[in-house]
Amino acid sequence: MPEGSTTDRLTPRKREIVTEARALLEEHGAGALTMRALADRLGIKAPSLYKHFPDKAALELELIVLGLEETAEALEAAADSLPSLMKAYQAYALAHPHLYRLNTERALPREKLPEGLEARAAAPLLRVCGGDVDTARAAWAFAHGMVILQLNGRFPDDADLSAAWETGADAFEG
Amino acid sequence: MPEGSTTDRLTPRKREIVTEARALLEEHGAGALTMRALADRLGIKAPSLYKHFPDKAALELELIVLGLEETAEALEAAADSLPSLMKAYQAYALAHPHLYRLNTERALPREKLPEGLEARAAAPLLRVCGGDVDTARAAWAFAHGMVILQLNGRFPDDADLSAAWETGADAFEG
DNA sequence: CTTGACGGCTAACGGTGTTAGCCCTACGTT
DNA sequence: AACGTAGGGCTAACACCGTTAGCCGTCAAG
Repeated sequence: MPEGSTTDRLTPRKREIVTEARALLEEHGAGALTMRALADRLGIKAPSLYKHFPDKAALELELIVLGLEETAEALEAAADSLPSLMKAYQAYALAHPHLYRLNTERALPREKLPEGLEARAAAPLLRVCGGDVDTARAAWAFAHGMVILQLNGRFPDDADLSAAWETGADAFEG
Repeated sequence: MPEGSTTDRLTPRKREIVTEARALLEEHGAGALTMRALADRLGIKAPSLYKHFPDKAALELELIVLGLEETAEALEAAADSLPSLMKAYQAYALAHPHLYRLNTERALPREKLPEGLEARAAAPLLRVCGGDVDTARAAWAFAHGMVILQLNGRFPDDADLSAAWETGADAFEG
């Protein structure tokens, strides 16, 4: 069996813990993802979590891996065009705002990631850009910027963001 | 005397505190900006800070105001073209990475901001986009995305980001 | 002369991640 | 049958965080 998927990266108990951590994060935000709150949800005490993960960062790393895998899946499932890819990216991010934030706010701990995962997540966009990494990076920056500025309430409340998305998508297609 | 500038928004003592807070933030990052560490730097004890600011968020708000004012100044000083504006934006952000992060990671507390400040910071970009808010927002998202993805180590270490910047600037000029 | 604002202080509280050390259970080996 | 070991819980405690309560000195204005 090939390695890589979260399913076989972790023991069953670890996976249960990550599942509850994710639920806590997605339901109540990063501030609610506490070792004690997580332990509570699992019916155990906080220090017991350290039998499974060396620290909180290791636990969050698994959430980051999950987010990257799901992003990759979402992009792979989208049609092979830049606007379609951007829609898929936006949709996934807005559907999982707290997970998306956790994923993008910190530095990527590349050496601890499953091999090839980052490249896999980047592949669909790169392909649709005809292999032009500069265009792919610029388009990614645009999409991430739109998502994160919206999540952080940086646009005026009455801003028509779909128009801005369209403008950006058009700009990178020419 | 007109209100608005940080200079007359705050009493002298408050300004001293904000100055040290900024130094702490810029020198050692957000994690080092602690009420106790800040008090230490000022030669006082942490609880004394609450004689000047109701809570840490109020202190951070002043740093956000500073960042917005300086961003506005940097953009106003730049030449009246989109690439020039983007260069100025990038330069300011990269010169003050921790301040920039503090400014953009949280939601903007608009009601507590000096009136007109947000609009002032946005004006140069909007003007260079010929008043087209959609293009301005898309270009801003691109620039912010480039900066924050770089700050968060999201691009490969050997990525040629200046090429990506150029690609983006070109895309929004057509 | 007194009052009040200003700006310090200590002690303490609850919450955070984390460590040390103890214990029970289940399983595989001798 | 006895033993050792790994897995997975527990309590107590530590250091640090933001924050509050309450006390005290200084100094200018009435």
